[in-house]
Amino acid sequence: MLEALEANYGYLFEEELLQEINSVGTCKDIPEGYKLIEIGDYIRSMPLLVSGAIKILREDENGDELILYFIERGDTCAMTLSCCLGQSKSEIRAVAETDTKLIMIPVQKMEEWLGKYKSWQKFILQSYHDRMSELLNAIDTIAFLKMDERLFIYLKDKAMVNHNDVIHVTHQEISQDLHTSRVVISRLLKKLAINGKIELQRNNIKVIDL
Amino acid sequence: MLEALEANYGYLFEEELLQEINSVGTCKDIPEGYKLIEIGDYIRSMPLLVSGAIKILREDENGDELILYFIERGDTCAMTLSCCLGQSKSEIRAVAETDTKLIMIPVQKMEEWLGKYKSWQKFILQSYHDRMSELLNAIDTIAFLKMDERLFIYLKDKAMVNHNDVIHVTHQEISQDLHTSRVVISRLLKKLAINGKIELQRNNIKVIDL
DNA sequence: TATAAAAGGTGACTTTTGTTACCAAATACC
DNA sequence: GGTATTTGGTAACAAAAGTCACCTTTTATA
Repeated sequence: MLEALEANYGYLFEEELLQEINSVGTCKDIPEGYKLIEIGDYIRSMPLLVSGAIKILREDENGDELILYFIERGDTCAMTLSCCLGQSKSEIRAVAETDTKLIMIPVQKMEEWLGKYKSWQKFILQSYHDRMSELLNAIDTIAFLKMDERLFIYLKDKAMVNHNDVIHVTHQEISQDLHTSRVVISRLLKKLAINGKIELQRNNIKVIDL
Repeated sequence: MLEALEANYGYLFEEELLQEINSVGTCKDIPEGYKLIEIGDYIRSMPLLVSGAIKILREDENGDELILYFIERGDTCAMTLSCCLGQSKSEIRAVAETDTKLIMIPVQKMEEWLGKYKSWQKFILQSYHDRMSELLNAIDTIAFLKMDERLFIYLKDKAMVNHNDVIHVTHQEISQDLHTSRVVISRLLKKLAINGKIELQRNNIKVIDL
């Protein structure tokens, strides 16, 4: 685990903290599609991403979903942070977008380190800042853009976190992430294809304009 | 200032911290409508709300606005926090919704206290948590609700922070906050009035259903 | 292989929201 | 008092998004 830690977090944390993380953290390999956090869950440990990507979703009372953003390596989930420290329930769902490696830190340790390591404190605050920015970005997208633009941004983001310009996804899945209907997505995808921004195949979409 | 501090933050902070805030903080009286923070501003001090309310807005490249939430007494602005600590530019605009009393804390102090006072650290983290929840709430409203519901929630929120069920606002102003057009708002307000949820007068709206 | 399920293409229609234009009433200001 | 500005009411239309229905093609599975 230590190598993964050094590679992803070495530039952030001092040796002593890295050692501590190494001794109390537990490595986890998560398969694509695995639901890491459900809305309403109490969180008992905090994930540090080593590789892969996680999709963060919001849901309303009717069960309608909406993607908020993706988390990548070197990130942590500030929502989780928030829930750990506030001892409140999760307000979001987290699903592995790809196969993912995590290091899980117990809540008590992460609180302890806040007083002990300046670099940890800085990391936590930076994570809050980053996640706040992501949320604002999500708001911009939802509030100011039309569905065709949102769709294209979604496809580009998905291509990015998957390190692949061919995305394996169905129209149905997209419509759920963007909180619209399958018919609307099929319609807009066709328009994007006609404009040469994407290429469509069954279960796959190739993003051209990157 | 000390009385205001004790009344609003006494239950949160120990005596020593209250004294420190008292000695380095500066009181500010802000008139309704005053722009506290503009997008792109660098933030050099952090506000603690003593009374009144502040409206937090997002803006896109075209200058179109969107209200995110209101901040009330006992709160601070986690966005500001975020900008202070990260030394980054403000991503939001803050406008006094009512006449407002603030205590401004210099950035250096608030960083210093993070290491020195556990209660301060807790307060800062709690503020992040609260603001994150507010942002999620804003996302729910924008993404899952129709404009008529958003409008009614907006009116109720505004009545709440103004401690008055009669809101002094024009249709034009509402349409800016909700990022739509004046005609749409007039149309929906009329429907709400017909359904007995509000009463309309020129420049004033009375919220009935609270 | 037969059948069912999943994926998605498409027309027709509705609802919601946005836009333009024009009007009248209230208010501000000279 | 007279004029300009602000406020907002409303019709008519356009665009975006949502819904329904029905179809074909591909894939999974009994």
